[in-house]
Amino acid sequence: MTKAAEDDERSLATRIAADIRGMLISGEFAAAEKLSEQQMASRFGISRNTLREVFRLLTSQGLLDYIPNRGVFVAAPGEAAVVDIYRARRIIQKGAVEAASRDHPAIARMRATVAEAEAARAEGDWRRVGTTNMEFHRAMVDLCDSPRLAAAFDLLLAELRLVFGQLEDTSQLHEPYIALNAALTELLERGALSRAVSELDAYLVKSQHSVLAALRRRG
Amino acid sequence: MTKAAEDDERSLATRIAADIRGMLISGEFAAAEKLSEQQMASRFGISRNTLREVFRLLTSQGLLDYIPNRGVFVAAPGEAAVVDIYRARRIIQKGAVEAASRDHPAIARMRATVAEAEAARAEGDWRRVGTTNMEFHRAMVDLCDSPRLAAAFDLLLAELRLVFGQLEDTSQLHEPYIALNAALTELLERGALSRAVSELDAYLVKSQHSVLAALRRRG
DNA sequence: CGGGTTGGATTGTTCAACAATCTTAATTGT
DNA sequence: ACAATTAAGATTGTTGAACAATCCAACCCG
Repeated sequence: MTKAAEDDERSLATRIAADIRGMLISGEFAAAEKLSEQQMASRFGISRNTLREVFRLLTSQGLLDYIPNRGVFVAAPGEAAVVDIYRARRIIQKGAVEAASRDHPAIARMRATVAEAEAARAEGDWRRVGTTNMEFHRAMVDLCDSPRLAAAFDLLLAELRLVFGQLEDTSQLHEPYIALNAALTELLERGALSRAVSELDAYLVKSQHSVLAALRRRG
Repeated sequence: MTKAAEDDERSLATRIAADIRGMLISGEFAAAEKLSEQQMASRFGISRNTLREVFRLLTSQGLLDYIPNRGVFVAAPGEAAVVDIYRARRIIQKGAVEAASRDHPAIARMRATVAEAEAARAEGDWRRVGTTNMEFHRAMVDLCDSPRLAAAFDLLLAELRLVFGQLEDTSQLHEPYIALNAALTELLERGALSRAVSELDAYLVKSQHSVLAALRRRG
């Protein structure tokens, strides 16, 4: 047995929250599905009290909807949510890039995720392509060295991944962006900030459109 | 008895969370003070389980620090936190202003908060000056019509108010900005976006410096 | 067929208990 | 005396059961 699956310092609630979070992002729950406290508690082998803590956690992350006296439901981000997420993304990511210095360590991480995405594409592992794409943008936000802004961005990405989880085939949603990620990274490495910002803006507009189109296709 | 203190739809946990939140912002707890579960539960007349839900709520809002197996502590934002908060503010607020249209309804709300701040200053009610100042910036972020960005910004403001709560005299921290708020509003009403953006940037830099100075003065 | 009623199910909250972990103070060895 | 160790006490982590409050759906009655 490897070093993985160790003691796991985190509390039970935190651990289960991470599990459910992963399931949500993988689309293992239907959108807007109700999550009963009793069912979920017994399914994960924890008490109802602990499960409620888990629900509060995930609700504050925007992955669950909580309606008083009615229960907890899987968040079902629709077109309006996608538009809003991209609106916020444009502001945050452009602001982060504008603050970037040419030798910021996050640029190297961006470069690394591009390489990994290319490797994943070669293997046809589209799930990993999507994950590394998220990491690419996450690294981009780190350019501005603001943990709080990065945390806010994490929430946006998590919600976006929830949208992806509801779609059947996400391969077309990520493939075109591998090359664009590479181009963006190069601009940053050359210190061409304003050029990078305008490219990023076009990038996000295009990405938003393809996500919206996929969402409509699904109905 | 007035209509106030009604049924209060919200759950007990939510209500107590709002109470404690208000206390935190008013500086009724010392920075980094430990909040014992038993003490707080009996103090507010709720069970320990419910209190833990409250703590999770406030922790996710950045007002409390949670250390596993150690307990919950009042967040103590230092200089690094202030710098980070303003870094994020600059990006979010500038992005919001850039997206503003001349007739956006939020501009009227900004104008209204300026008037209220002037009234509060006339009465020497510095607490209300601070609150309306927060509302001013909150309205500014609404210019970009993104609930998610606004939610992220709310977290930043809440944490900043926590900083203010730790200071003794905040009157000097808000007074100079009433006039600046008025000037900014006018620029937006005239549709002078780029001018407004650069003014805002200088505004935030200045504000950050005065907050940092006050923080150092307190030691 | 529509509107109120009732019963059952689910959530909201509390309590008491025990396990796991941290803190503090006493204890021990040098 | 001093450092490390151990033991005791307090606090957090988690559970199970219980009951109140609320919601939901089937039922009854006009």
